[in-house]
Amino acid sequence: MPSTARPVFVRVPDIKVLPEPAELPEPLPEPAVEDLRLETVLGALSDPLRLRIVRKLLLESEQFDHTCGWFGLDRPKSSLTHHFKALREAGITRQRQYGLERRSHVRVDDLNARFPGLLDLIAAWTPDEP
Amino acid sequence: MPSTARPVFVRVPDIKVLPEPAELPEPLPEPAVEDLRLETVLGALSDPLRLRIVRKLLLESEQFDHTCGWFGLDRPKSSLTHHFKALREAGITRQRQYGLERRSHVRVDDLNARFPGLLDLIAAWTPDEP
DNA sequence: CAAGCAGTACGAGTTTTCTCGAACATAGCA
DNA sequence: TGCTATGTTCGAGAAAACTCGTACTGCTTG
Repeated sequence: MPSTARPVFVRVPDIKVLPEPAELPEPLPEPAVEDLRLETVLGALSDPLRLRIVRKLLLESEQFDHTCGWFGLDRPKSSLTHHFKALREAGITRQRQYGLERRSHVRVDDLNARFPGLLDLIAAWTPDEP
Repeated sequence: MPSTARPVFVRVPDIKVLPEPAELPEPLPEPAVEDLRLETVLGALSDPLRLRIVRKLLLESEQFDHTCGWFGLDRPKSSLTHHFKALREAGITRQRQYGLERRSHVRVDDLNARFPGLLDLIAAWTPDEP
């Protein structure tokens, strides 16, 4: 039975219509799948902060990219830029520029293809101080 | 039909009787299984030389530990000491002192217990220059 | 006992990485 | 027009890692 109350219109902040897949912004420069190197990937993952980032992306990224700020990391912005860049250049994440924001997601398929099991290890990891 | 020739006794070099399991030398200091940290392990594996060492141990170590020299690595001895120590302190290898020799093997069970799948990644890895 | 061998420990130089402030760029909004 | 929010680049200082020469230890063997 439908409600008879007058509808209330609420201003919803922050809803952005993301572009269709066809018109996604180009990814920032990144290594091709076949150029992924295990030693480089492992090196990028040997930093606890970056492990945190990747794990959070794996576990909580509901179907889309996330901005740098979404992670709630208590570090200066330039430090975050540094780490996100390290992840991208190692081939672990893909970054796209949406206007001002630069959003990241894990290259799940690529990593699973080249290093099967690796992402499971990261997902299972728990930081020292959660 | 047995040979009637006089038996020749040959000096066989380098046959050493290794101690019984019960009297294995104590392992050098290493982290306990429960103290293994993924970020540390990955850091130790982010060096191609060390990746090579671990992979060779995994693929070719027929049932026992190996000395530093067995790997045929073209580096000064002090460099090798450095890398073997890094592997041991990260918890990837166990080292035992047999007289003058210090032999290493991978802590397969420990690593599989804590980081299942990791060793497979290493075994599947191929270096840039094989 | 001297020589040779397997390997360590220390220390210095070099390179890499981390960390972060400062200055800048751009979009949205009042 | 100017403020705020997102995020970048540059550069410098600090910390860590790598590399390797030198000197040393402790067995074994002639």
